[in-house]
Amino acid sequence: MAEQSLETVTADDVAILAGVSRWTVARAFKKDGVISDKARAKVMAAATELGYVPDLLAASLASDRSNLVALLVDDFDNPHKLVMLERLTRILREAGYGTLLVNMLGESDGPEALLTASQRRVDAAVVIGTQFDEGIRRTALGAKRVKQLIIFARASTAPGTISISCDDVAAMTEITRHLLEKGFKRPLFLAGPDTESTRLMRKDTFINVWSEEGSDPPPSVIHVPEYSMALACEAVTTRLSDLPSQVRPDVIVCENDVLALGAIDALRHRLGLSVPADVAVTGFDDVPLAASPAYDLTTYRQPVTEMARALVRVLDNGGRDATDVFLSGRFIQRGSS
Amino acid sequence: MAEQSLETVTADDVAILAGVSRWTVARAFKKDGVISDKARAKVMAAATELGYVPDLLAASLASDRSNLVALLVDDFDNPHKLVMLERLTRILREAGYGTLLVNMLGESDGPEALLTASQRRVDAAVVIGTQFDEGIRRTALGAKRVKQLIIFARASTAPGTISISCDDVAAMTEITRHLLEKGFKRPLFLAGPDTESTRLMRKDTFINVWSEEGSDPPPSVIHVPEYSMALACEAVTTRLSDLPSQVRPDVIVCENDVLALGAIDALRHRLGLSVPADVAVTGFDDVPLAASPAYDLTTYRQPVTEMARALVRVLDNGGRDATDVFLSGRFIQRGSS
DNA sequence: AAATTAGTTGCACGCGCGTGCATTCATATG
DNA sequence: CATATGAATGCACGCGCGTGCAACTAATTT
Repeated sequence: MAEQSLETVTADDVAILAGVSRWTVARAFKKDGVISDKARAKVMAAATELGYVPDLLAASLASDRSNLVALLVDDFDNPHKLVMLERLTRILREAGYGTLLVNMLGESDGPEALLTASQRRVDAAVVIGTQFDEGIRRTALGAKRVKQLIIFARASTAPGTISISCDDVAAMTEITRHLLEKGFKRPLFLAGPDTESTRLMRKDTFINVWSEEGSDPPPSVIHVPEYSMALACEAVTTRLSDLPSQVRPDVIVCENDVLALGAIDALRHRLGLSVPADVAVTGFDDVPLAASPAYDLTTYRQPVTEMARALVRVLDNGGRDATDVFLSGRFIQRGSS
Repeated sequence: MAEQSLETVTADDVAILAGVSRWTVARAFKKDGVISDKARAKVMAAATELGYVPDLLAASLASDRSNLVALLVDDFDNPHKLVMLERLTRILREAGYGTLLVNMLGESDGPEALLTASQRRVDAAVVIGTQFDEGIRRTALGAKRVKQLIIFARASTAPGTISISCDDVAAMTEITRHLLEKGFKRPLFLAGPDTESTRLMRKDTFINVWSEEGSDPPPSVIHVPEYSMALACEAVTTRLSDLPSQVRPDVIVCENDVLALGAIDALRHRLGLSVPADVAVTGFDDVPLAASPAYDLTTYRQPVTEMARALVRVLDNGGRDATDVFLSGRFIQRGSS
């Protein structure tokens, strides 16, 4: 592989060296391109010698696909985002897609962020595990260059979108039954923001299953305005302090791991209680920290890999006849319950 | 703003509606374009009506800038990566750059990942806080489409690259002096992989400062093969178990927070020791978890925002006369030391 | 052996916009 | 009022590749 000049190498250069036309070069680089083995070999040899790599930018301009996906993220405080980003970037890259990471800065930045992405002709915009904003949907439908709007790790029935998520109902049912079996009596559900759009079914499922299959009083619920460990810690501290142990919850069921970790911190470090002896805790997501000896959190692992694969299928289909996807994960019992 | 057909709106459409030429439209969208206020107003009105947004893809093809930056990440286990991603995506986006997130899958995937990025004509490839691979550098210099290779959050003297990082020497000096003042006697330094390339100066600095300004025996050091809480936990457990308290380290100085959190877990949950009473711990990075009551970790906050801004400056300069950047962060004393 | 067919290859045109220069217009000067 | 000056605007050409069809070659059929 000879060192080339700093001129960019185009398909034309390869074509000349290989003694074929430029279009034959393009075919050689298409997986299912119709081309003879001989020609492909010649092209590949020439390409290697020149260090040629197809320019995806020019390809995107010429065709109506960019093989680029925008990942829209608005909450970088949740370590589970990192898990999803790892999985998505890996699996999308393996499938030939590039990933544009877009930070949805503030509250109402969704539409703006989406426009940013659309300027690069992304094949799809994927909103990752976030409260779904109606403004985003309208912008997406308005902007012609956003071909698909996909909600990842969040169920959504918004028209014009496809959601790929964990089956929250099945998952939370499993958690609830586990707690009922263990004999807990006074659960407290710790939830995130109480919004209308794209809600998680976790809270409702817990309440339903507990009420139907469980005993006595209906579960009580507290909401925190953000999925933050600090806020969860504070909320739990406030709620439980000065509460006589007879009426104190014996288990805190959390909408996700971040809340659960905050709850555990509150119990141990603010209230001087022990987990799970005094109060048990369960989470949702299975963030890496949940497995650490410090927290040892019972949780439910979202099937992130399978969800990413499902996303690839939707993308490969170009959005034709795509339907919402629900996948089951795995209940992970650890020491916190 | 009337609903348009699904045809893509181009600058031509806007030009016709505004009664100007296509190039005037382009000028209106350039911040410093020479254009009369009147024309710009007309263009903007027409653009708004049609819902026109410039196509950055076509712009990239036509010019030699894409305003796209590749972020190469290989270790998604460190929560500090999430902090850096948040800051980088935000600040780069504010400065008009898009960010392509590329997962460097395995060991020797660097060059391949870089090629992937180069196919999209990125203005720069930014390697984020990772062991710097020589293969990446050679590929970058070989691939003409990668105009700049930037090492972020890691010092590097590799030729042809620019590094933007925290001033590790100043930072670790500050940590060390703090520990000396506090009167610690038997430090243990917990480090990550012991490689040659792009190393952190933290370990060497600690050893130097401690040896010069401190007393008695030189600090001992252990390396773990990866920056992982679990491995750190294991390593510390192995090292300290069955060690009589007279010779036990009184402080564990860690190369970063991930190691420090693992060390704390080991001390508390494996060895039954208390932090900081029995053994103190310090970290580096100031990941969000370091502030939680569970860990309350003394650490050093990297100036991530300033580093991101420095990156923007380098990018805006197109790499001309750019030199390595070192920035100071802030020592954060908490309860673990 | 001529005609048919499948397998390959070549090519005109366009994707949407930037660059650099030529041209036109508005304003200031003598 | 004519000219000089700078500000605004218009335009030919190209960026690198994909699409869809036409042309060509080799293998198959009757």
